[in-house]
Amino acid sequence: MPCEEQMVQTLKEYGHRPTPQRLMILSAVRHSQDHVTAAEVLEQVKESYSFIDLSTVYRTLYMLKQMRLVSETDMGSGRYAYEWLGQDRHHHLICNGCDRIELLDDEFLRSLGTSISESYGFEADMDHVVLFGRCRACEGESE
Amino acid sequence: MPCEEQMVQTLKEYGHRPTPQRLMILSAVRHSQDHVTAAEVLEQVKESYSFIDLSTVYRTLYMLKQMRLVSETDMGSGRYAYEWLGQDRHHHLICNGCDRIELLDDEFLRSLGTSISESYGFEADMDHVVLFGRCRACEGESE
DNA sequence: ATAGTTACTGCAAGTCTTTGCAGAAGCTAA
DNA sequence: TTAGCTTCTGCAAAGACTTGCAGTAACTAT
Repeated sequence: MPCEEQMVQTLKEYGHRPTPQRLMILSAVRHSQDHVTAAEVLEQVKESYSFIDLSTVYRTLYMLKQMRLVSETDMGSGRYAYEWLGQDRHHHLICNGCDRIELLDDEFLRSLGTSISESYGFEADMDHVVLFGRCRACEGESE
Repeated sequence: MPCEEQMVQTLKEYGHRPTPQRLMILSAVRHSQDHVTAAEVLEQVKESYSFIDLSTVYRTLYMLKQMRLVSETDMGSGRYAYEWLGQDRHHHLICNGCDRIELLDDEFLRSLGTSISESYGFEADMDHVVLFGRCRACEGESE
């Protein structure tokens, strides 16, 4: 499987050992369509290896986040949403009034990142950003 | 005390009851110079009323956040930082390499907010934003 | 292959924050 | 003032994530 081979390679490049647990966790996140929680990753990995522990899942997700292979995002649900970072970068606007989630184009954050880089020499990681606020509809109805 | 009177008024306007607990918590956050944690607020309130419970602190801080009187920010320490929202708006850049915290001028986020408002009709709350990334020094040294 | 070194895992316990509930406190209108 | 309604509080327990530790698995060099 070339996909797994490549992952083994990537882990090694970063000085991390490609253990079976890590490869299973990695695969679970990578092949999910949407955001997943740590508990969901655990469940999926347990199907092939029931001995896996939640702390291993969290530790691996943390590692993948440091490598910027996955994003870890607080979407206000009380648990983190993890997502594989492919080519595309997308972000979210979440309305505090109606809880609706809108997509925010990466262009907005790229230009913020550029401004900050120019002014501060700081390279901000904005792989998966969530902004809370009020959508047009909810903004209109309240007072 | 006119400061407290005003707070009682503000709470009532929002339909919240101005209980002693709330006023003490409010005062503790308001008169702190810097960010405070929930545990710190608890300690301070306990000096005058030792019966107060942490859950009341959290519930009140949540309420104040909804009213946009305080900000609740994840600065990567494992516990939330709370801060009174006065006139000024300031933000932070936190380096993942050296953990240094830099100030980010509100101008950058105001202009992002304006763009988003124009394009999406979404009013993002960006009262106290933290961006993680790498400062110039750390960006230079790593490969 | 094998021994030695280092990193990783599962387990258990810990921290921080949230939630359900019953009793207490604040408000409203008589 | 008081009765009745509603909201709020403290307590206890739960939920989400993190951390310390001892044993295990992966790598390195022989």
